[in-house]
Amino acid sequence: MMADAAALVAMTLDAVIVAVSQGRPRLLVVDEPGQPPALPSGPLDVERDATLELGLRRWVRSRTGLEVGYVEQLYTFGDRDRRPDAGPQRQVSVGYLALVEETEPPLDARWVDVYALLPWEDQRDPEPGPEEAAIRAALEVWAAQGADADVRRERAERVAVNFGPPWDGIRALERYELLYGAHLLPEWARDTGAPPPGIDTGIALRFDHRRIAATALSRLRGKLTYRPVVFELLPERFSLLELQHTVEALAGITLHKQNFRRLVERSGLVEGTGQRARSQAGRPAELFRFRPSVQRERPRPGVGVPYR
Amino acid sequence: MMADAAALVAMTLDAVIVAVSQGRPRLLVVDEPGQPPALPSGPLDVERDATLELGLRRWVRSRTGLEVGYVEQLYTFGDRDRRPDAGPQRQVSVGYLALVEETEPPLDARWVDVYALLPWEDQRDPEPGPEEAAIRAALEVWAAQGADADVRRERAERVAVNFGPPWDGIRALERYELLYGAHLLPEWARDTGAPPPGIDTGIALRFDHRRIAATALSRLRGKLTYRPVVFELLPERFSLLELQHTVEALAGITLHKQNFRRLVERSGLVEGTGQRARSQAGRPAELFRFRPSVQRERPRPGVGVPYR
DNA sequence: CTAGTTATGCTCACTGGGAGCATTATGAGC
DNA sequence: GCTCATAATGCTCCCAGTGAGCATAACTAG
Repeated sequence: MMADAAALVAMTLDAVIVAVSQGRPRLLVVDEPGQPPALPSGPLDVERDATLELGLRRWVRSRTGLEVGYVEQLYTFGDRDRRPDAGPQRQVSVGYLALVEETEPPLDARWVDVYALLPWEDQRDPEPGPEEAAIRAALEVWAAQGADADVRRERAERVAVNFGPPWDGIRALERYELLYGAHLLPEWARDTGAPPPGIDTGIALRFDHRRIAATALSRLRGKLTYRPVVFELLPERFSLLELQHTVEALAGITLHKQNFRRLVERSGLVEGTGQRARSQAGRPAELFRFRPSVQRERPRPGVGVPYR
Repeated sequence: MMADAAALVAMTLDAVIVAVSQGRPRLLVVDEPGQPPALPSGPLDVERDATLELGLRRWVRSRTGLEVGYVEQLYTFGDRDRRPDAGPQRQVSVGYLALVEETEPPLDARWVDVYALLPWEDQRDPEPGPEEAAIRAALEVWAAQGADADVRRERAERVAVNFGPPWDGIRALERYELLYGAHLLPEWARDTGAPPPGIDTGIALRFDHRRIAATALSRLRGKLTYRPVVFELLPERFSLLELQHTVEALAGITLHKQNFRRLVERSGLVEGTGQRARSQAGRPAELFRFRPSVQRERPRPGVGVPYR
């Protein structure tokens, strides 16, 4: 029996390129006339790219001019119906997460607020906005509409688990999938020909790209807690409040200022530079820098995000 | 500019199928005459398999007779040199982790102790065995042989971080990659034509399959701590000691018995059945079963493995 | 009945994190 | 210069989770 029968498929590398600016997480999208925005996507150059990651870096550089720092493979998407435009060839996409410091809007692309795509993921404001309230209400309706009692119970459970309390930021992907399965996203209508949902559920992307973005957010939120990835998104020197705001932007929740400071300082993640930020108002903050040697001391250094 | 130029590649689905029996984690390999053991691997059927995961389930079933329960995509491997036997076509593999309850040895395949592949990952015995001692010694030598002081320091750091203390079970993949990079694995010799390492570093698999196995172990150890995946590996009813031994087998460390019991019972992960195990020696243990509704109550239920 | 073995109950100390009060250092407006 | 608003920073108190170990209960083998 052959151990290595292989299928021929068409593969692209899709990138979720994330930056944080003005307290909001943003990701890069590209526009094509007459189409929803899409994640930047490029091919593997089978001849030149020794690895998938090098392929991604190459075309991101050539296309957007960005030299991405941190890169991490997310997931490989290969559902049959993910690219309805394609022929019989299976369209497989390897999704990547890349982190960059805020920059000029790059060539042929623009930054979009992550929470314009996934509005329910921003829980920094304790009162849910009208969009989120509508989504929660629609989920209740969906749960109550199950065919029989078992289905209704199971739906209600999924809603309760994923939309909390307690809020679990890492469940971003599961929330996206729940909304898709509840037919509350325009993607569902697009993929099935059903009528569009009556409520605003954020900006949809092309193909399954919003799902890939949700995957990236989940992964990034998880990683935040046990690896020092935030610093990829910050300038070399930063105040603790800037650090906190960046973490909060990604995590989608607010944190207790004094405790955050205590945690970060005690963890050895950062060291003071002695420099002060010029202050707008209030006492000027000390500027800190990341202390890479923390990896030697603590096996899993991350900023404390109390997800649970 | 095309947003969707795609490369044609040859894709397989490789499975790390894990079970735990007699206190040892095992994974399934297939043998081909004259070759090292390999992970079971199969093609996507582009016509029939609507998703990659369904494709994996289909060929695992048809080939081994196993109906796998829990399945999770691990990583996609696409390095140019990962399949030196291949022609110009890029050979891409999507690795999956699957968990099954212990079974008869399936068709055309056999169970292999995970720690026969990755002997340094079993830290349940506080004294390192002779193999592990040799590996650690060889790593020290490698670190000391760096070209200049910076390289030596960086190597020593990587060794210290990955081989602890404190021991971090989740770094299994990083340890594998460190050993590969230190030229201590026969795979390095095979891939580069260099002479084989002089020490025993466990059973190598074909291609990059041992790397995929290490990826699976890392992922599984991580998942253990925040999702109730252990129960996929256990019979419906089990004693708390069986549960503990299963966790220890996967985590590669030993746990404090009373505290483990307290943790598991308080977490709501299990419920007593009132039944008793027939005892070999000592007081008979109560049999417990997994309580799925724990997911409603706790957002991230897992058995406590103190990795840090 | 005794020794050996495992299950189970419980205590104690320590730590990390949640919450909030208090103090210090700055800019803006007068 | 004085006062107020605004941040940064320092510190305390409390509690839940957890590491470690002692003590007791319930079996089996002889």
